[in-house]
Amino acid sequence: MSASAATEHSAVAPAPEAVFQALGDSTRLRCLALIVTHGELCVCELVHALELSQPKISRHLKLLREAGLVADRRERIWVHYRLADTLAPWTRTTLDAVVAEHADSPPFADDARRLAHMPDRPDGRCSN
Amino acid sequence: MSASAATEHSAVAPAPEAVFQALGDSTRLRCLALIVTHGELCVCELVHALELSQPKISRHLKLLREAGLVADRRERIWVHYRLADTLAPWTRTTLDAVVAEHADSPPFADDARRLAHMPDRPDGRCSN
DNA sequence: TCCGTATATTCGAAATTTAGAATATATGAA
DNA sequence: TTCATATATTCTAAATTTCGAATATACGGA
Repeated sequence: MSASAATEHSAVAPAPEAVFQALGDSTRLRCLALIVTHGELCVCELVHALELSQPKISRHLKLLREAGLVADRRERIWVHYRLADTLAPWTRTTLDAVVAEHADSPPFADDARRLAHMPDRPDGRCSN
Repeated sequence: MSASAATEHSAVAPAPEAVFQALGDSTRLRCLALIVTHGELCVCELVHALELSQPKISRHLKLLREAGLVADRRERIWVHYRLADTLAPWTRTTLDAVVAEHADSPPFADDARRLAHMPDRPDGRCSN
């Protein structure tokens, strides 16, 4: 069975405190920041950019999915994560605001730099 | 010693995930929502509106203060809590957005209603 | 001073979260 | 089928959070 088969839309919108709780972890927020600025990313790109173990990234992505923040899509061997298309407006506003204000500071800037320099990225995304 | 004497400005801006973690609790988010919509409120008003124990409210307000989200001010026997005047712009944006989208739904709407009907509010705030 | 109201803190237990290590599953190539 | 890569899950222990109950402190009035 796939990561979540059809995680697409969670039944109901999660309570705002549940969303905030999902955002209240460094690993999850760093993943989301990259996804906000780069669009769809696969697990191995996040592992490379954040320099964390694959099981750790995978576990946190699952929590983001369960909080309704991201959706996943399998393509060949890769699983791509993107922002959920059912995000409440205030959630999108929040993500955009926090990313705009922090993308150039650590650890977010370093994550973006490492992603940009990742060799052999899937899907023909190149590092130039 | 007072609640926090001069909590005014925390030394440095808290990391965004620390702010989100502070927002990731129902009691704290409900307190903040009332403060956003009503301005300064004292502990007893929050206790009345949320129908929770005073120690519980007090404990959560302390966490909000330590996260840099609120500041307190003692006036006579009351301690008034307000939004910190050092809020990062993205934080203010987030609070406004989530409140705008949820103020009319439970549990936030009920909290506001109970606050409006509270008898003998301090500082001459009346319930009409 | 003594008392009542408002607020804060301390304590220990329960619940939740997080992590690393090991393992399982999925996909595609040989 | 066998192997290699990508991803997910399980397990158990450690760390953190939350709570209720009890208590402490601050302030103002009598």
